[in-house]
Amino acid sequence: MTDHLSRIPRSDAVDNRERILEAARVLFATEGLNVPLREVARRAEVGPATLYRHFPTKEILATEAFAEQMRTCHAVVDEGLADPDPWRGFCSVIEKICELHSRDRGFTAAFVSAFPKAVDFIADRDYALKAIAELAGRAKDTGKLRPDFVLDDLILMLMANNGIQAASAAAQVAASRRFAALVIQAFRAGPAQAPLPPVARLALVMPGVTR
Amino acid sequence: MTDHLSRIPRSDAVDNRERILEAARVLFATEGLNVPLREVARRAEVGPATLYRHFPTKEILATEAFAEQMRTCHAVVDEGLADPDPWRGFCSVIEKICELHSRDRGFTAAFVSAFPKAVDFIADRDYALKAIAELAGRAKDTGKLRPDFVLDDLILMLMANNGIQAASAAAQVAASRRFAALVIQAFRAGPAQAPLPPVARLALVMPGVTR
DNA sequence: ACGTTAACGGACGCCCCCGTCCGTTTTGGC
DNA sequence: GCCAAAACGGACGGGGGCGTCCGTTAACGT
Repeated sequence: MTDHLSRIPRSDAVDNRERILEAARVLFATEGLNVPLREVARRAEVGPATLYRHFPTKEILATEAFAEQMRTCHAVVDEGLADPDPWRGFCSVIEKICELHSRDRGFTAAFVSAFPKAVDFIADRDYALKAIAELAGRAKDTGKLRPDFVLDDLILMLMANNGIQAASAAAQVAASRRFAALVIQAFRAGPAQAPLPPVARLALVMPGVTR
Repeated sequence: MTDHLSRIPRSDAVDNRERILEAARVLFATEGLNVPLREVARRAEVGPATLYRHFPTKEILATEAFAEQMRTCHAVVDEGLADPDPWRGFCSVIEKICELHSRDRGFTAAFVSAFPKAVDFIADRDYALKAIAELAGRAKDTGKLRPDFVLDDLILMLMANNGIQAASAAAQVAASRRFAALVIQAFRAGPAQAPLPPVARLALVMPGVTR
């Protein structure tokens, strides 16, 4: 029996792989997750078969393409956790996450979607969410974050932020910035605020990715 | 020259027309504006040609199908305007509009979209928006609505509300309700609130309707 | 340099949606 | 009841995305 260990990949293969990922990053960010995979292949100057060989499903491609964004996400929440003022850290996380997501239309879709297979992607996401929950807990203790805040409210805001459509990339970021400021206002604890309606079960669905 | 006045339509024609509209209402509400027109035709038990004969474009079909929702919209804002307490009226408008839009996925898309041809639809929408602006002005005067509120913030909120995805129709409404409560919190005037980032030019684009 | 073999990509068949044509059916006036 | 006109709907051709096959190309070891 021959050696079945992972062989070193050929140079053109890794080259194509990287070009595909780069193309996917750009297109997912600007057009969203619904871009035809062939368009990604075209931009990468690669045949369709090559793309499918490297990334059998759009899900796999997306998770790999968004790995960097996910790292940024982690950095943002870590930064927030490191802030001595939890509320300020919480606010900065919301602002930065909103901006991050507004710059990358596809990433939000991926972030709030239920990838059945992408185990590590989901793990990463859940780790970030856990960290935010921890930060939120501390912020509540300072009395600046409203006590009835729930982690699902953050998901709600991310989904909502994703619904915003602006005329240009710059306008998109600007709109998200204003939205984030409003959201922070909504989350701030205030005197005599009415109780919030109950939390609803949000649906993490992936748009246009059947396979 | 023969009489070119509008002739009375045939009975089966008006019947089909109504069934198509009903089917469109249901499908647009549950699936959004992207449902294939053939599916509408199927549900209406009508051939594709019949649908196209009555409603040459999806835009026309949508505007006619949403006429009722638009009337509800008007009723809601009128009700809000009638409230002696402008802020309370403003809040009720937000709550009801959010619920209305959460129940009808397609209507929001139509509402925040740029139909180039649907003159009266746009006129209706703008009338409702004007009325809300009027209401907002009064609410500002009472000091309960933050002075830097802009009408675009409402559009922003509608778009955002449209981004929310829940597990079921009921959950969708529940999520929107909570969202609306948070939004109201964000709009409420408070002591020493930070100035909002500038307004961005929002894009009213119709998803998946090229013709 | 050369042969092996991994990797490539053009091309194919499939399915779904679109908008229209035209032969057939139904309606309503006489 | 009859007939012209209005309305219907099955069927067609076009276009686009999808996933795969297979003949060709080019990288790497010797």
